[in-house]
Amino acid sequence: MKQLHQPFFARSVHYVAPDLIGATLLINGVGGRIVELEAYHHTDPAAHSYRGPTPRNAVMFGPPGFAYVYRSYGIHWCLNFVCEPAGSASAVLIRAIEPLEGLAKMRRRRGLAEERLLCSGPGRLAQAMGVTIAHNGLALDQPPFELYAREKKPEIATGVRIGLTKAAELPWRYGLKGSKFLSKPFKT
DNA sequence: TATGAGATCAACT
DNA sequence: GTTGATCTCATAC
Repeated sequence: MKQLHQPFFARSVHYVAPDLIGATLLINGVGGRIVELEAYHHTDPAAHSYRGPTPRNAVMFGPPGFAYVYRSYGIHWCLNFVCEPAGSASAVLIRAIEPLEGLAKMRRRRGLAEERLLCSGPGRLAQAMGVTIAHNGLALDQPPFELYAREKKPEIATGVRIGLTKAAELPWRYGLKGSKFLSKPFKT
């Protein structure tokens, strides 16, 4: 498997996001195949970077190929990959993965037996993979991250983003067609 | 199956 | 003081 490096992310989120579907993400050897993502652009009212830099989102304004982690609803951690369309602050939110490595560890962290619920949602996957603010600003091509390109281009579904109150109509959600590990199914 | 409350924090008004 | 890129559990159809 080919490892993905920084140049992969130095493109528009709208190219990076679909190209990441089917890629393999491991953190400390725990993880699986990415099956769902959402794109966020700095021109997008729903993006954290829309109103400019803050201490929280500073990483998004930095170079591409780094992890941006933020706390959601005071409870969950959410994992993003920073991209670079024309030097602006954009990122893709990892929404779901298909668990493949370190199942026992993920189950222990989540306190759950159901495999399909381990990582089917941004908060769930962050908890299962042990992502915290400690990962904010880390490079994606260095430990503890490992990111591998998919071998074949899968069938990709697109749809409307989930859980937003602003710009919710933008079709910037990408998923692996037919996967049962999605946070919600795509309409086809 | 579907809706509703609660958890809990940083940014924003 | 309010809101949000969420999830879980409880109660009501």
